[in-house]
Amino acid sequence: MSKSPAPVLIAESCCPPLTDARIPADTALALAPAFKALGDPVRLQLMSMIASAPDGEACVCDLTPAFDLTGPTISHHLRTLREAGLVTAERRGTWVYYRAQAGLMRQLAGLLAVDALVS
Amino acid sequence: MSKSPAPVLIAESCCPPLTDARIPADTALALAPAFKALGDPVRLQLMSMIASAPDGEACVCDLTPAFDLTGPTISHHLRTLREAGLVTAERRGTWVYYRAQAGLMRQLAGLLAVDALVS
DNA sequence: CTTCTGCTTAGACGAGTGTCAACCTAGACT
DNA sequence: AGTCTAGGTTGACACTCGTCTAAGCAGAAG
Repeated sequence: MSKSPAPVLIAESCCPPLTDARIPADTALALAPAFKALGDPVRLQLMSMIASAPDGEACVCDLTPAFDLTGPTISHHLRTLREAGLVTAERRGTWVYYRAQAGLMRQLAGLLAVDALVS
Repeated sequence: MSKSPAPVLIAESCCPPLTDARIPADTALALAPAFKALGDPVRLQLMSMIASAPDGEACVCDLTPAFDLTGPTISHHLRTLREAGLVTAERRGTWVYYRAQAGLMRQLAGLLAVDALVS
């Protein structure tokens, strides 16, 4: 657990919207994996279930049965989200709990922000 | 041009944040392709260049030389963005101009929004 | 009409991805 | 010790993706 490759986190100062300035290649390279991780319906749902969980964390034992997929497959998707820096995992006794990383989510949301005026 | 498969657009009413409610499978299925399209560094930069262009549109002739890739490859990435519903293309004379679709961008940003209070 | 330029399409190839069955590890409990 | 359960890991498979070269198409300009 927690031996993910430590996704290159962008300077914590959050990102100017895509619409405001051209993204530097480095930033694109660092953030694309997070978008990529969200680019699968199963992972998008997993992310949603984790982020919206009552106490901010969800047990794998609750996530797995929600899909028509085998355990290993869900585990694989969770690992992808972990390696993208979107969630963290913590084992407590028998169960493993996943928690969303709000910082990165905010960073992505900030990138996509569009000034309502322009549109 | 414009013969893209018309990405299933979610009801225009925008999305409750991921953190608020569990995403329905249909919504995840419809929105995942957009995230997937942004999940490549080249496309993320292309999207940024288009969205931040002076008049809201960018000419392919300006986009292509910004990368160390062949024309067809850039064209392929632009098609992916088009089919994801993130941009639209318009030919004017010799050149083709791409424009960002603010609606979908806002939808994605809304999904990732995190209430500052919680976190 | 012919030619040139800007962009897209078609086909091919190696690399990556989603899925599964089989196996393995970590804790809890006898 | 042994056993059970929750998850993760491995290895395999078909499929998709990013990239290229080569060919095609649409306007503009001879």
